[in-house]
Parts: sequence; C-alpha cells; structure tokens
Amino acid sequence: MPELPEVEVTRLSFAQGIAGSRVVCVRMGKALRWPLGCPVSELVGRVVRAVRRRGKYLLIDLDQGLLLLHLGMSGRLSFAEHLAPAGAHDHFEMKTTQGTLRLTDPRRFGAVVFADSDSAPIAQKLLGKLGMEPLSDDFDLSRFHAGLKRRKSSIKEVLLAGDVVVGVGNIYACEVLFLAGIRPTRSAAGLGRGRIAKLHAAIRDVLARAVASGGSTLRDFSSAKGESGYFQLEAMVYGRAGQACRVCATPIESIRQGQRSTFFCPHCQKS
DNA sequence: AAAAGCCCCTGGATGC
DNA sequence: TGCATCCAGGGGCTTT
Repeated sequence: MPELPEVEVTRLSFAQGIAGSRVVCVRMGKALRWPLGCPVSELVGRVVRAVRRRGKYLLIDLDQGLLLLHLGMSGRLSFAEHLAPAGAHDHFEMKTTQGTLRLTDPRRFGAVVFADSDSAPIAQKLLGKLGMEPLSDDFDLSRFHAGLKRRKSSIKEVLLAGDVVVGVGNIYACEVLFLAGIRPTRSAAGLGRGRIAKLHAAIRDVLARAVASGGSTLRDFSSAKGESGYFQLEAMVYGRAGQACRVCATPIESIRQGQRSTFFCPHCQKS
C-alpha cells in the first residue's frame, strides 16, 4: 500500500497528536516481520518525543530509544483517543496518555522494532543503506547522476531498490518514468544527463504533489486519522495494461521486472 | 560491489 | 457454490 507519500501523510496525521505523550501499555498480536527487540514492559512510561520519517520507515523517538515502524505492503496506522476493539489484523497497539497508536497489517510484512538510538546496530542495518530523500535538499542532481551511473540494471529496478533514492515504490516508479519519457528497461547507467535531470524533476514533482494532496488513493490508502487521500492525478500507466495511453492512445504495455509488474507506454517511452 | 532470485503472509479477483 | 490460481503498493537475505 504505502509508498513515500502515504507514509509521510500518515506521519503528518499523528505526529503532533502523539508528541509529548507517555506510553501507558503496549500489546502485540501475531508476529510481524521481526520481533520487537525488547520486552514491551520496557516501553511503558517512556515519553514520545517526535515522529520522523526515513524512506518508508517511521521513526518514533522516545525519551530513551526509538521505534522503527514499517507498513510493509498492507500496513495502516490508526491513532485516536478511542479505537474500535482490536481486530484479527491489529498486530501492534501502543496506548499513550494522548491516544492509542495501532498498526493494522493483514499480510504482516510490516514491522515495529525498538532501537536504543539511531546508531544502534538494528537501526543501522535497516536504515544504513538507504539512498537520498527525494523531497529534501540532499536529493541533489549530481549525486543522483553519479548514483545511476554506476548501476547497470534497469532504471526501474534501480529506483525500486532504494539505495540511490528512497520512497519511490512500484506505482510511482512507473508513473515517474512515464512523465520523464524513459523506457523502464533502460539501463540506469545508459541514461544521459538531460534525461536524468528530467527524471529527477519528475520524482520531486510527483511525490511532492502526492503528499500535498493527502496521498494517493490508487488503491485504498487512508491516514492515521482515517481521512482518505485523493490523488488528483489519475495513474497514467500503472494498472492500465491494454488501455489507451492518455497522451497518445497507444495501448499501455505490462511486463515483469524483478518479480514486479511494470507498466509503460511504448510510444511515449520509446527509449 | 552489484545483480538476480527467494521469501515472508493474507485476501481479493478471476476462472473453471 | 467451491476450489485452484494468480496477483498485490516492500525489502531483507542468500547466492551468483
């Protein structure tokens, strides 16, 4: 479900509300991707300072240590003073003095992991190799260029890998490559400066607009307040195999790259 | 170092 | 209606 815009919108929807609260109790359901890494009792009484984001991870800063939270494919957060009774897919719940934070995640690819600090081994393992933040100033064109130049695999797979730039998932990778007019199978290293500049701009624009408009609802996203997003632009290519390109009416093609679906317009994305 | 595959898990859509 | 198959917005891990 969640790519960078959805994660960021989720963060914005509860960061203020939870900051300054104190943890009252924590309840775990079925196992998520990794164990929490500390006894739940150790979290009780700690103060929630702030919520940051790095890539698709949310970092919940406590007065001592932090929680790394990932939504995986199907995760969703809720934060409210009173939540409905926990259901079968609610696998993490943290009650605080200002409301309860709940992770609902049917597929359980998501995770909640405790780390002593940003430099703790577990935090380094999960965050250490992440690429540039596309919406921050460190997403610099020269560094993007340099990152792509040493990668022989396809540009689509490099975007998805997240070690050059983070946050671009399968939907946005397809959309951004369409906007930049780049064939997803093109080798990253083979792209010229001009096309890389265009791609760089497309990534910033699309992600920023998606955050500004409350996250994409290309499927079923909703923030931790339960507000559903409304991505103002419809998908140009994602999920549109066989349908007419919105620009040139050529049928959109679908292929597999690295076990994921890719959609593109063979005419608008000639090379 | 980088690339390619595998796998974790459940639910919804589709097809017979 | 029932059952099998395929697909899904992620990403760490192992093997080449």
